[in-house]
Amino acid sequence: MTLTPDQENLSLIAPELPEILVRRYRLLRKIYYSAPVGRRSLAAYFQVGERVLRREIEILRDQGLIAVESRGITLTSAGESLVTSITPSLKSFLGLTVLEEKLLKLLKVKDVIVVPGDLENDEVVLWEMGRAAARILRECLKPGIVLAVSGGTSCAAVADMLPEAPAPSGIKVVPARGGLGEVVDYQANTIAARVAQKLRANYRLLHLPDSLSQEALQMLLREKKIKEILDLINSASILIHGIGTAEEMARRRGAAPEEMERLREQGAVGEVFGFFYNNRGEIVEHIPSLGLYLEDLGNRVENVIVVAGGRRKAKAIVAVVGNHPRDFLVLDEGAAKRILELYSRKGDTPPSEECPHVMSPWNAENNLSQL
Amino acid sequence: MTLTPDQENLSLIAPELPEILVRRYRLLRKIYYSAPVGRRSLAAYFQVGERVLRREIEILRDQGLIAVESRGITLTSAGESLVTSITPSLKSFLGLTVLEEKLLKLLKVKDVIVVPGDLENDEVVLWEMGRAAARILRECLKPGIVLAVSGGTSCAAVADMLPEAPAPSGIKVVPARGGLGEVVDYQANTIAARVAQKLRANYRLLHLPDSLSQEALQMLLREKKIKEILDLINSASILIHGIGTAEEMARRRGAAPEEMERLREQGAVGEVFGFFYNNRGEIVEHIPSLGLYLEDLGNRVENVIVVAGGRRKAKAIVAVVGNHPRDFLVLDEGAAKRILELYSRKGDTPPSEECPHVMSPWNAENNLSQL
DNA sequence: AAAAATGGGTCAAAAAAAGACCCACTAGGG
DNA sequence: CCCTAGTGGGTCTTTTTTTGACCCATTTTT
Repeated sequence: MTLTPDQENLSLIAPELPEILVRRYRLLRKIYYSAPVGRRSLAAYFQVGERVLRREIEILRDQGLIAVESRGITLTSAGESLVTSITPSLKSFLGLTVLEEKLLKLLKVKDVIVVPGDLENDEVVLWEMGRAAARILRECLKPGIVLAVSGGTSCAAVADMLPEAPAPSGIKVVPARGGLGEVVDYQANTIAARVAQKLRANYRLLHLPDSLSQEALQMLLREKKIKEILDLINSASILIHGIGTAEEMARRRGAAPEEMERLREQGAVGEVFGFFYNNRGEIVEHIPSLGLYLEDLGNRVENVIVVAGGRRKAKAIVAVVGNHPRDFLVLDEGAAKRILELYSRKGDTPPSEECPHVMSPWNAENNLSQL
Repeated sequence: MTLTPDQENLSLIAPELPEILVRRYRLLRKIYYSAPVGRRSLAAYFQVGERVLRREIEILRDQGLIAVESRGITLTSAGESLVTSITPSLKSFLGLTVLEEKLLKLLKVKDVIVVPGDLENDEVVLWEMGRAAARILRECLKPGIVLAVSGGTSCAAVADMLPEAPAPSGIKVVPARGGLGEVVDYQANTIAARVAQKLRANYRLLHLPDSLSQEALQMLLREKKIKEILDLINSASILIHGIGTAEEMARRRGAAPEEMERLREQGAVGEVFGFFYNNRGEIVEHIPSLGLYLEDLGNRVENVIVVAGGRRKAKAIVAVVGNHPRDFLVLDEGAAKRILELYSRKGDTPPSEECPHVMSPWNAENNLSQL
C-alpha cells in the first residue's frame, strides 16, 4: 500500500522487473555468503539448469558485480557493496517495509525486521536473519551486562554472522538453558562460547545431562557451582532465542506418543528452549531442565531478540512473541506473509489485501514447496 | 552522479531495465498524445516491426495501462496517470534531474526543464516540451499583464498543450513580432490568438507584410493603430519564444548567398524571431520588422519562457539564453546532453563525466540519427 | 457506399535460450 | 607427491521464444 510510487510504477511499466530483481539479488546474496563458489554448485542450489545460471553469471560479470576466476565466483567490491546497499530498497520494493509495519502493529513488539526470502527455499536467508539479529545485538550491548543465548540453527546463525569485534567491557555470555540434547554445533553452550569469542567477552557454561528427572534437578540446584551460574543466567538483560514449532521439537526430542497427544490437547504450537506455548501465548508444558525462568522473564530481561524463519513457523512465532513489548523480532518474508495471512483469515483485515510481489526464488512458486 | 542510489543499483542489477523502461514510456507517451491509434501506425512511428510492437502492446494491456479496442489503442485512466506520474522519476532515473542542475549552473537562467527524449527522433517530445512550458506559463500569469508569444513549431506546441482554462482577468496576448513569413499555423499572430482563446483572454494582432524595407517600416510606425499595438507589445511582461539555428532560419527565409556569408562571418548561430545571435550572446543582425525590441528586453519583461529542442539546436540555445536570469528554459534531453558535451569539450568539466543512460528510442543509437 | 484503419489470427523463419556434453586447469587433501 | 573434486570455458544440438509476413473480419471514417 505504502509502496514508493516510483517502484509501484516501475513494476507496472516493466512487469518482469520484480522477477529479475529478486533472481539476481538472490544470486548475488548466495555468492556473497558462499564465495568462492562454482557455477554448478549454484545451479544445483537454485535448482536451475547450468546454462541458464551461466547466462545470469555473465550478465553480472559484465556489470562488474562478480569476479569469475578459476577458483570460483566471488563478489567484487562493487558487488559486495551492492548486496548490502540494495537490501533496504529491495525490501521496500518487495513490500517488506510495509510488512514490518503491519507486524509491528499486530504483534506489539519493540521492532520487526523482515528479511527477503524464505528460509525453506533458501538457506542463505538464515544467515541473512543472523546478520540482522547480530546488528541488533551489537546495538543492545552495554558494559557489564549478561547475555543469554539459546540453541538452535537460528541462534547459531547469529553467532556466525556476528562481526568479530570487541564489545563493551565486562560482558558475560551464558546459555539460556542447560543441555537440551542437540547437535553440538546448535547447543546453547556451544553458541554462547562462540558469541563470547566474537565479542571478546567472558562466558560461563551450564553442562547438564539430557532429560533429568525433577528430583535430580533439585539435587543439582543445591550444588554451589550450579546455583552460581543459574543466578548469572537469571540476571541476563539480553536474551537471544529462536522458535520451534511444538510438533517438530517434540518429535526431535523423541517424545512418547502420549506426550505428543498431551501437547496437542493443550494446544501447544510454539517452543522456546524447552517451554511450549499455546496460541494465547501461555506456557503449557516444559521439559525439565535448569536455566532461565521464562515465566517472569519480562521483569528482568530488557531486550529479547527473537530469530525465526520459514512459513511453517508462522503460528509458533505469533504464539511466542505476541504482545511482548521487549522483543525484537527477526523473521523472513515467508513467515511474515504467512502470519499476515493467518490474521487476515481471522478477519482482522480484509483478506484480499495481499502482498503485491511473490518472492519467486528462481521461477514461480514451485520452489516454495520443495526442500 | 547524484542519481538516486536505488536507481543506480537497479540498473546495475538489471542492466536491461533502462531500455525497457524508456521503450515502454515512449510507447505510452505516444499513445497518450495520439490516441486512439493503431498498431501499424505505432510500429511505423517507432520504426519497428508490427509484431514486436504487438508484443509490447500485449504486455501493457495485461498491465491494464492501455485499452485496445477496435477504434484503436487508448490509455486507460491508470495508464494516463502513470504517464504523467512517472515522468519525474523517469527523469531522475535517466539523469535528467542532474542534467537540469548542471545546465542551471552553466547557463545561469532562472530555471531549466529537461524533457526526456530527442525532438529529432520523436516528435512527441515537442508536445511534451509544450506541456512543460505551458505549465510554467500558467504559473507566471498575473491579472492585467501582457503576454507576447513568438512563432514557430515550439510555440505552437505550447499553445496546443495549454489547458483550456480561464486565466487571471485582463490579460492581453500579442505576437512578439509582426509577420515573419511562416506557415500560418506557426505564425506568431496565429499562435497568439490560440493562446488567448485557451486562456479566455483578449488579444491584439500585428499583421505586417513580409520583408519590408526600413523606410516602409518607418512609415508604418507613424500609423496610430500600429503604434498602439507596438506599445502594447513592448509592455509585455511575459515572453514565450522558440529558438532557431541561424543557418536554418536564414535558409528558410530564402536569404541570398551574400547574406548567408555575412551571417557566417559575424558568427551568427542562433535566431529568435528575426534576431541573430553570435556565440557570445550578442545580436549581430536582424530582419527588419516591427515588434518587441530585444535589445533592452531585460528591463521590461519579467519572465521569458524559451522552448527549444533537438540536439542540433544546442549551440543556438547556449548563444541565446546564456546568462539570462529572467529566462525559463525548456529543452529536450538531446539538446541538453549536447550542450553539456560542448561545454565539457571546452574544458569546463572533465569530458569523461558522461550521462549514464542513452535515450534509446526503440533500440540503440541508430535511431538517433535518422528522421 | 467505399476506403482506410483497426485488432486478431496464423504460420514459417530467425534468433535466442537452454540442455548436455567435453576439456584444461587449479586447489586441497590424502 | 599425486589425485580427486571442483572450477571456468568451449561447443554442439534441441527447444523455446521472438520476429516477420501475411490474411481476415470488423469498425470507423470519408
